[in-house]
Amino acid sequence: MNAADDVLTILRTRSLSGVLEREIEKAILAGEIPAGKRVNENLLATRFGTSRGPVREALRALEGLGLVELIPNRGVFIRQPELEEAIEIYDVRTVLFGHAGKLLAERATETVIARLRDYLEQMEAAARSRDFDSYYPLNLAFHEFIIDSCGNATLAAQYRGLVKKLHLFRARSLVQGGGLEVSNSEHREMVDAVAARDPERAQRAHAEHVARAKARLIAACRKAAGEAQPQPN
Amino acid sequence: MNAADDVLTILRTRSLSGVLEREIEKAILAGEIPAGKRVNENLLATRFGTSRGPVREALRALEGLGLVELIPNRGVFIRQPELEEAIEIYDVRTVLFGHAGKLLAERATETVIARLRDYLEQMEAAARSRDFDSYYPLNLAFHEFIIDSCGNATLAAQYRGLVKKLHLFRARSLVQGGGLEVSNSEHREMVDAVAARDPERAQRAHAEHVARAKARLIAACRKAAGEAQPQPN
DNA sequence: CGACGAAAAACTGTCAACAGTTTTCTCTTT
DNA sequence: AAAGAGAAAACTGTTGACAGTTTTTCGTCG
Repeated sequence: MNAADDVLTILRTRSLSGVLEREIEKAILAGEIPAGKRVNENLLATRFGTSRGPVREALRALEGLGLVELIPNRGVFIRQPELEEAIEIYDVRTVLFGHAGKLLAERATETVIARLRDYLEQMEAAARSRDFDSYYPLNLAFHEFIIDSCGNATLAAQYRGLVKKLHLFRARSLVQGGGLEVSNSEHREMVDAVAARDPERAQRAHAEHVARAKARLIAACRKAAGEAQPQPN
Repeated sequence: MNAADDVLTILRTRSLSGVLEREIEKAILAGEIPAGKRVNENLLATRFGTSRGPVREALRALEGLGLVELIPNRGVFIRQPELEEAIEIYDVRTVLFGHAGKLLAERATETVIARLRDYLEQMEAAARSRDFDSYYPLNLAFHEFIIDSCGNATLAAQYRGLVKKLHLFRARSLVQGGGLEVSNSEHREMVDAVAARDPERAQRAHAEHVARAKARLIAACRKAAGEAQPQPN
């Protein structure tokens, strides 16, 4: 991410359908449009004060990103992953995040490591005072920072796409609060491994952090389903 | 990939812009449209006998897939990765393919392993007789089969997307012929590791197979550039 | 002969309208 | 009262046209 990319981003956002793409994506991820339901083009067009053309274009872009699904003559539907797909996504995320950790341990500058430690301290402070409202965004920013600092923009883009898709999983809320202290001890191990310049250890720490989130999700789903349907993996 | 997915694919292809998306993607990957150049909407529309609307929608879908780039008021440009990005893509591919190998070793049925061995034999036969024309598609099918058989459709989709992007790299041709026997000995190790049900070994074998392709690409680029610009990694 | 600038052509962005399909509603029949 | 057929409404798919921007062309000046 350099200055040229920023300019490009601004320019892309200038075009009407570009703005629509972002706005509709935001609306979808915020859950404004009922998941799994059809997206009404006319409604969106009138809502944003445009014609249906740009709306359709934005929706096709979102289709390419994998957030919606197109069924001919029926319309655009918001994708809603089943548990099986959520597990798949978590598995890929695990691998990518693990690799990000490895890269970080190999390449991170001292400045980056200092910022990681800074995030860690803030999160620990928030966890101690049970301040979930400030912990959550911190946690998010921490993970974003790791992905952005690993030095592989392609990996970062792929990872972000996966996280977005995971937002569409119906039972996502089940895994939201996954224990502040538990999560933070994992964070500490991640940062320590990076600071120790140990790629293997960093990879393991980062991967296991996501893998445990996956495990929590599966456990929560099983519990919610009343142990009705045993899940593999 | 099951029957339901096939039906969906057929349905998607039925819509005009869906067909256009595939056709335009094919044209781009085949290099019909000069890489890096602007894509002319009118030209494509007349070529396919439609209006510009569906063409624009198809292009926006391809934008979401990361094959083209949209610059407002200037048009759609075919993305052309620099060496740096190609390396990034190879790195992610390495990780994903490695994981596919690991999954395969854990889950592959005997039928799958038998087919892997079958591919291997055919490729070895083609390599012995220096029959490159039949080796290349076999090699492609072999990799596709691995990705499809690992049991993670999300991983498969991501991997395929990366391969497509790599097709846009200008110097891709440099790495095309990477030594038939070398490549095949790597293939043998991959299959053996899977057949031995050794996930760690399979992961290593699969990852290294892609990593070596990356190394060949970098070496070829350096050579082509006359050792002018030393590349990291 | 090259560079600059204005006019013209080409192209993209957006819209409104029409055709065809799907969905909903209503009325009839059992 | 429930089920089914037919009509009406709603919605998607596609088109052609117009407005605004960019690119090219062409003529002029240094």
